[in-house]
Formats: sequence, structure tokens, C-alpha cells
Amino acid sequence: MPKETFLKLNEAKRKQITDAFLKECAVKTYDEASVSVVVKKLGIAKGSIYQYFDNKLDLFLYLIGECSAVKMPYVESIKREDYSDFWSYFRDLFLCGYRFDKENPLQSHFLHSLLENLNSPSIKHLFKDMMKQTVSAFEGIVENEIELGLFKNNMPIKTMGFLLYKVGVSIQEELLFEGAINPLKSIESNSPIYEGKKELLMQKVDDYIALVKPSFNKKQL
Amino acid sequence: MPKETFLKLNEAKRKQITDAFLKECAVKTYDEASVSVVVKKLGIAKGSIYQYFDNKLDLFLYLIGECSAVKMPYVESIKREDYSDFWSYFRDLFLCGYRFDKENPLQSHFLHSLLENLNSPSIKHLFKDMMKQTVSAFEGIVENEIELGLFKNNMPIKTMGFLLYKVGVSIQEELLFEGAINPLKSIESNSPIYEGKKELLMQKVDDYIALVKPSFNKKQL
DNA sequence: TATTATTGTGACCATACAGTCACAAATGTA
DNA sequence: TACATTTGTGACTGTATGGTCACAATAATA
Repeated sequence: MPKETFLKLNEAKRKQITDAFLKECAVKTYDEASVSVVVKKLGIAKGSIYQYFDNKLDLFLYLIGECSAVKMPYVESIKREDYSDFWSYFRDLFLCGYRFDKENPLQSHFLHSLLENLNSPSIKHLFKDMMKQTVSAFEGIVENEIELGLFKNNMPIKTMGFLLYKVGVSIQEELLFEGAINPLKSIESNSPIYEGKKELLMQKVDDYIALVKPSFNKKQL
Repeated sequence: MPKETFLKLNEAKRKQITDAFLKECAVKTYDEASVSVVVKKLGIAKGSIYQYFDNKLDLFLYLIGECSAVKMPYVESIKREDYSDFWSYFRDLFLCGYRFDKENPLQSHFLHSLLENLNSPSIKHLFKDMMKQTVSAFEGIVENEIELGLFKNNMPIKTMGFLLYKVGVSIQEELLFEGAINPLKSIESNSPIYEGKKELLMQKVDDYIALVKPSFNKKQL
């Protein structure tokens, strides 16, 4: 948690600092990201940062919290109950993500970059915990779909949850892998990751859904 | 490539050095792994290492090469042609991996640990290339299965290849995630990753195959 | 044995970083 | 204006690393 010194700062300066670190961390790993470098760019003293935050990790956690808070409303703007089919809900989640990305490029870039931090020496423990939560959320989703009679009930839930999680991640990863999106380039121009690539993204989502649906859905009799 | 000074070493010493670095790198990331530390453990001078290898990366690449060479025969001991069904071949590949692990624990540990290096700052470029090769190999597999009329031909091959690759990786990752295997512990006792866990591994493989098969296989008419 | 070639050594260099702290500047208060 | 409190500063510390190099020890050759 930031110290109150940081919270008492005027909004402009707070945003300036936050944004600078978001940008640094969106482009580099936690361990690569350098407080010294950002501070130089900002034109403020290094000591100041340590009057705002306990340490580098504290700062990083603050960034995660902020960006998550910004994204949350987008994700929560849709509810599973309003869909008869899981996959159309799943699909719309990506539309929400697209809107979030479009309206908050910097935060989107940062959250995307978190995936690259899974094995960062200094914070891998932390990320293991986060992943544990995410995966168990996916397990919950699977359980729910099974109760609804939509997903298969003859497969280990853990495996289904894990795979569903991996599918979600793979969509992003494959786009990256193919070079269809290029965060390092788009962040330079402060543009969203998926700028002008809505169709591309949703096509990939549809591909994955079509491919993966038969694995999860109960067979129709 | 190691310098010839290294190759001229007697086998015992060469193995001693290789093994020490394998162990270090199996437990830590490339960037975390420390030449200084290993050298201390070995009781030799740091300068010696730099008479054997150009630099740390050269050494690391040597380790990859050696371990791959050891694993290769295991993987190549079975051929797709000898199976009527892709998934039984896929399954047997894991049996081969199990044997390799059992007979070469250290090398197995090292190769497993490579997955944690995907985003290591100093070598991520290198790993992107390796992944590119792997994924395109999986695309080749998919293409072949399509030609055989076994896999669906109405899905993008790239996506199918990428997903198949992810499935393979996920098996290992989920076992790790669940704590079913514990490399950091088993390497301490020089025991294989899957010691006494053959059933566990193959059960997971079977689960994944059962789950994922409907996504890839052409529907029977 | 004397000379040369090869291998081994470890103090040392350059580098980079997170985090500190004595001090300075600015702001608030009376 | 005089004092107190909060905020800002940047040189400095401690720490760790990969890599070097002048030199020492050993092995090979004659």
C-alpha cells in the first residue's frame, strides 16, 4: 500500500508517477524494471519514491491494484445469467476486454505484460498465488456449467478448469506469437494493443471457441 | 560451443562440471543461476570456466544441446507410422519421457526447468525462436493428421497446432501446479521427477487426451 | 634437464540496482 | 515574521554479477 504521502499528492503528479511506472513495467519484467530509470525520466529524486512506497514491490502491487480496479467494471458489466450459452458469455468477455483496452491503453498494456512475469525471480511466489486464485475461479465456472447440465460431468473438474484457463491465455499468447499484436510497438504511440484489430481478436476468439467447445460441452443427445 | 580446452578435459571432470551447472540451472532461472556460485561449489577458479566457454550463454546452450541429445533417442524410439491413432502415439511419447526421466534425472530436471525460462530477460529472444520451431513442428503434426483424414480440416491449422502444443505443456504444468510433482525437492535427492508417479502422470495424460480429443478429431460419420 | 605450450588461478574491473539518510526546500501555522 | 511540519533531494552504501588478465602451475616436447 502506498504511504499517505503519495495519496496526499495532487492528482496530476500522482498520475504522472503512476503512468511512468506503468509504462516501464509494461515494457519490462518486474526485475528488469528500474526505479532509477523511471525516476530519471520523471525528473524527480529517487528518495521521493521511497517516501511514497515502502519498496519496489509495494509500488508494483499498487499498479496491479489500480489497473485491476479500472478493468473490473468492464468485466462485471456482463453477467453469466444473461446468457443461455457459456461460450457467448465467454466471447463477450473478450469484447469487454477490447473495450477496456481501447479506453485504457496504458492499464491494458500493463495487465497484459503481467503474463511475462510468471517466472520473474523476485515475484514468482506472488504470481503462483494469483494463478491459484484464477485457476480456482475457472474451476468454479466449470462446476457451475456442469450444474447447469451444459458441461461434461465425466471429466476431472480440475483439469477442465485448468484447460479453460489455458485457453483464455492462449488466445492472447497466440496473437502475440503470430505477431498479430505488438504491445512493445503500440505502447510507444500510446495506442491500444488491439487498435484496429477488433475483427482479428474476435476471429481468434471464435476459432478457439469452435475448436474447444466439443471438449467441454456435454454431447447433445 | 565449448572451446576445445573443455573437450580435451578428462571425462570425469567434464561430467563434474556439466552436472554442477545442470543442477544450478535446473533450480534457478538463467539469470539467477550464478557462475560464481557453481565455481565455488566445484572448488575451481572462475577463470577456468571462461577457458572452457565463451560466456555464460555459450555454457547454457551447451547444456541444452547435451540434454536434448540424451533425450532424443527416447523420443525417436517410437514412430507415428506404427500407430493407427494419433493419441496413442501422443500417449506413448509421455511414456518415453517418463523413461528418459527415470534414467537421466538430472537432464530431465534441466529440460523441465527450461519452461521457467520463457521470459528470462537475457534469453527470451532465444526462447521465442525455440518456441517458434516447436510450434511449427506441432503444426506439421496437425497437417499430417489432417492428411490422414483423422483431424478436422475446417479449423485454422495454426490454432490447432498452437493448442496442441499448449496441451502438451499443460500436462506438465498442471502436475506442477497441483503439487503432484515437486522438482525442487526431487532434485535434491537426485531422484527423477516422476519417481513412483508413473500412474499419476499417465492418468493426467489420459485425462487430457479424453478431454481434448473431440476438439481435434474429425467427427465419425 | 631445459624450453615451450597448455591449463589453472583469483584478485580485480565495470556495472547495475534497491534502498538509505542527512540535509534542503517548501508549505503550513501562529 | 518565526517556528514547526511535511515533502523533496541525490550522493552514498551494500551487494551481487559476468567477465578479464597478468601470473602461476602443470604438462608436453626436445
